Amino acid sequence: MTDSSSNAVLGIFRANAILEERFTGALSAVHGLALKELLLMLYVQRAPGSKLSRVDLAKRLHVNPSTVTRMTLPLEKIGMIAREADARDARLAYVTLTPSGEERLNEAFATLNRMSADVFQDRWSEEDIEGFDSLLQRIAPHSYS
Amino acid sequence: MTDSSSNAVLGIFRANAILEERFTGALSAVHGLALKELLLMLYVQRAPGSKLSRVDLAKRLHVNPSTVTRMTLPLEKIGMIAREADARDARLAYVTLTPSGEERLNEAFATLNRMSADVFQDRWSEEDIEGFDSLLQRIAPHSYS
DNA sequence: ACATTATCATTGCATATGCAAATATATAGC
DNA sequence: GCTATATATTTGCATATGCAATGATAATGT
Repeated sequence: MTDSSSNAVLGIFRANAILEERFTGALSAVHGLALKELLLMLYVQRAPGSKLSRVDLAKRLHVNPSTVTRMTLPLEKIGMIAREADARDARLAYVTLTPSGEERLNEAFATLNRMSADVFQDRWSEEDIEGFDSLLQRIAPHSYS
Repeated sequence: MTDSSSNAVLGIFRANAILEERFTGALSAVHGLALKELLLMLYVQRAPGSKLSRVDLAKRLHVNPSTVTRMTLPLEKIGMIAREADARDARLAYVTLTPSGEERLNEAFATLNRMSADVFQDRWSEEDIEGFDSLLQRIAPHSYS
């Protein structure tokens, strides 16, 4: 049956739509950060040296580099992130977190953690969640390059 | 650990981005239909009576009704879908599939099936896929209303 | 029957985002 | 060292999409 595959893929699309909807509203209301802004900052925080060029950030977010350029403008304006040059390569413009940006990110991520736990609250064991996550990793491995 | 929950949620976001990217390009190139257009038509095909009002379609697609209005315009223009009125309620504008729309949908869905199977080709048993899908159904049940 | 409220579809407006071009800088080949 | 090519970022333009307002119709309450 090839149908189980497409059912699963359609299920991912639907789950994504529902979760994005739910999380974006809550995060924006509570922390003033869109979900996508949180993810941008989270990737910066987790990157080696806590900095990322706009192109690398675009790869992680699966968006066009121009989108990163535009997303970083308001975040820099409100002091969440900063721009840092590279000593060797003048083309690079790293994104870094400011102290208050890191603080805000941690608060927002705590909310995301709580909301994520809510998603799995009913009928999910810890093993269910971890098994589910490891299946997701097979489909979408972290492929930073 | 609340982290397994957020890992899983972030995994859904990432898997969605990767799959949407991959599928949209291929479907558009081969069948001239964007992934979102295919999904729109698929929901129509699967609806009771093979017709759906714009509002019901919007709920299934998790988009604003105005987006459905706009997406249906070019699809109607190229003869994939048609508009049908309701005998009792003059507000309703059903979306239906034309014969050639149904034909195109079936071809495109066959491609989606093949691409979906590719996603799970390595390291997945049929039970893995079905188990994964049933976990997704817990997160995102079909809740048509 | 009438007035109020709810629902469906559409439109105006603002924002978001991909693509291609432009610019600046770096790298590779010779 | 010079030229050609590649990479990083930004900008212009076109398209996509959410939100709020509008108009049409239906349903509800009295």
